[in-house]
Amino acid sequence: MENILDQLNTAQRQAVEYCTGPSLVIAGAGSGKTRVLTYKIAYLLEQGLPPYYILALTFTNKAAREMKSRIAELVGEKKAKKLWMGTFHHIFSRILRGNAERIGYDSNFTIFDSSDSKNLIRIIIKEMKLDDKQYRPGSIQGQISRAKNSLITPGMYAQNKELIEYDQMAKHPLLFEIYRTYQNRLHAANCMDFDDLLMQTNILFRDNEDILENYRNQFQYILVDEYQDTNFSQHLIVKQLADKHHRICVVGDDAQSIYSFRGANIDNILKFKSNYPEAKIFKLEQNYRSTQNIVNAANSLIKKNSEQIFKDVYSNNEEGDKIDVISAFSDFEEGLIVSNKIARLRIEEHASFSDIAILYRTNTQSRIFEESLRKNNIPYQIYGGLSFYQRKEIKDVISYFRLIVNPGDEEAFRRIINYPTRGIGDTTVNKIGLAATENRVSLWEVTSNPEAFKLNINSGTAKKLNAFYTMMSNFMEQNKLVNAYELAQLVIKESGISKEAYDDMTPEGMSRAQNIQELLNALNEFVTTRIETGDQDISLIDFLSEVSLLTDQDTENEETKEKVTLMTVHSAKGLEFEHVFVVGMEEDLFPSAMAKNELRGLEEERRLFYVAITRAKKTCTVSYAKSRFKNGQLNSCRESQFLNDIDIAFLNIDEKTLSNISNTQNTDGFWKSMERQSKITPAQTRSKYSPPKQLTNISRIQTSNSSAQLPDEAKQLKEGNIIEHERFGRGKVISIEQDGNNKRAFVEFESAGRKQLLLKFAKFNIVE
DNA sequence: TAACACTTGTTTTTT
DNA sequence: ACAAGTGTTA
Repeated sequence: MENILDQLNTAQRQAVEYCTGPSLVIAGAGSGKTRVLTYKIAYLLEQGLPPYYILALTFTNKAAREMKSRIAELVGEKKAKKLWMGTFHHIFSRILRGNAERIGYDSNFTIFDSSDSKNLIRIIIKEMKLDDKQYRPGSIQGQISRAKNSLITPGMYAQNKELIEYDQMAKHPLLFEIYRTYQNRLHAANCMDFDDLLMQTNILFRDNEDILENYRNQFQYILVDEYQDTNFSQHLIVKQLADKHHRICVVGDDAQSIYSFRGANIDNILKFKSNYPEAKIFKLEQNYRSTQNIVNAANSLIKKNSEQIFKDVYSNNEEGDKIDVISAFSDFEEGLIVSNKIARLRIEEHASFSDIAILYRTNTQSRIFEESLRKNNIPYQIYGGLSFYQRKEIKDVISYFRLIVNPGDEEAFRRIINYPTRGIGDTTVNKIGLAATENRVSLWEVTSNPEAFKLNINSGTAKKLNAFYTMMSNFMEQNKLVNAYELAQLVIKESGISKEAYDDMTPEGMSRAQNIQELLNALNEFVTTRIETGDQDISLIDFLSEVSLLTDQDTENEETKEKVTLMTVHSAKGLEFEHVFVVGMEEDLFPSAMAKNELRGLEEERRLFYVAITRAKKTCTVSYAKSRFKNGQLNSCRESQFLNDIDIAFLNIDEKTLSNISNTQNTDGFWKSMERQSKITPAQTRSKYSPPKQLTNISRIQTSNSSAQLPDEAKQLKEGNIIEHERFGRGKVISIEQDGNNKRAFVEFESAGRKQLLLKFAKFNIVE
């Protein structure tokens, strides 16, 4: 332990060693925040505090996982495993499941993701016969979410004059009614949305002093990462748990608070001291990540914000290059310039592609860089877009699981009642829905006994409905007997999903089939690893409660080697790269047009830019385009005001690029040829076929060489080929056999041993 | 009821 | 430019 503390600087060490009271660690970008957290936990363990007395809360599963493995390195796997460490949602869903009946839920409640919520809200708006132009499901959902995160229950909402007045002004006076109905429906269905996991925890603690007391006693020390991003609901949970012993350490950086749109309240960190007057404040100000120029540039930018905790972030690293500012004629040219510069970095600086990141404000901007990188044969990976569990086919299968576990789950029911199509259409579902509302029972209960609810359906429909009921009942019975993997196989087969999915020979269909296969693999892995570690929780509910809280942020980066990273600035928080490109620095894009109305919004955008710049270790390049396609239309743009916020002393404005472009009088021809090219290449890249994603990487990585995984590639496979498989790695093809309609390859893998691959589905590249 | 064409909105970020 | 939602037709 002595030598562990020796690895810290004075400020870090002080923050680690102070454990007797509340502390706030203000951690500047790149100042070793995670290091302090992990060492502090290791230190607590070394001091003799048992791991299950420690509660450590993070925002992403990834952060929790990484911290856990680092702690395991310091104190051993056994102790690390017993820590209560995870995301807010994860930890408190676990606590809720254990105490659900105390707040009127069943412990097998299922979790709505945001699209489930939105669907339900849409249905309610329709049922109330409201105009969905005035009551836009998306914005209603946002407001309900904000209310929940502020711990305003439907009852409180209806009583709150200010909110009601606001809603009247905003021309949706019945929002409180929608909120009430929504919450009733969720409850009746025994479902919780993301916000419920926090709000219901607060309700649980509020109404059950004994439970709160229990956890207060258990969690002897509480740590919270990214405290600047907590909302009121999270803040209150933490505060209540720490209220007695005050042994709490929160870590964060007010300058990196970028989630207010989700209810995060920067005041939580700014006012920590008033909650705990005796709190000690530690400031980590030495940046170990970036060059002096980058740190200084970022400092000069963030100084333009009004409210912040004073800190003096500095770097003792080399001075480094100034930040390059590049102006491009069009978004297309911006892509070209950036990928050319990346190619040069590789050749001249011997940079690895994996050391390079392109960061943008919105996900849509990724496309143009995909094209230009592809043209330059630069491998890349995109984080963003649809996550594995959001894919339609996966959500459909998961919905079966959800309904089996929790027959009340309305969304799950609606998704699968006619999937695969079994002749039960909207008309019938609406009738069921009506009967359910009238009789205050679930859709499932109506289905179980249509006559009892006087369902007006013909005998054919009744028969189909009964077949569905019988099938699902059988699954529910089996669920008591077999593990998650076995049940999933049964479900896929009996429901007709496998027939539907595997018979579809279109590329899209095959991609779907493979995704379903990946889900099965994941289930298999889930069950086997749990059995190996002696964990008996291997039924469907255990799997569900784990995957419902996974997000695309939780990607395990096994495949990061030699690929340029493309992601939004938001998802880049906490990461670092040698070379960073911040692109699309244009007014109304970054800062976003929506955020500009309020000062708070603009300042948050500025912090977002601050986060972007401070990801860079060695070089940072910012670029903007003078014109850009937006919603299919060409718009002209001007450079972001944020560029003027950075002290010019730290910038290197690329005169050559500027003059080149302004001197190009024949830009028309230049432009048109660009446009033509941009229309040819994407045709292939934008086909509806999306390559199946690998579940083990939790999915949302799209790789540039994915087109090589089309079946055509598989057809060329010969005996003796060396292939690179996404899961099994490198291996040699021993033989290829025709098996009915399918071709199989037997492959000897270097590390994974001998496997047979179904060529129709296998994901690999031929190496030689 | 299902498949298809048409219309509409969406675009800030995501646990 | 695209996807999702809606309406029309068979």
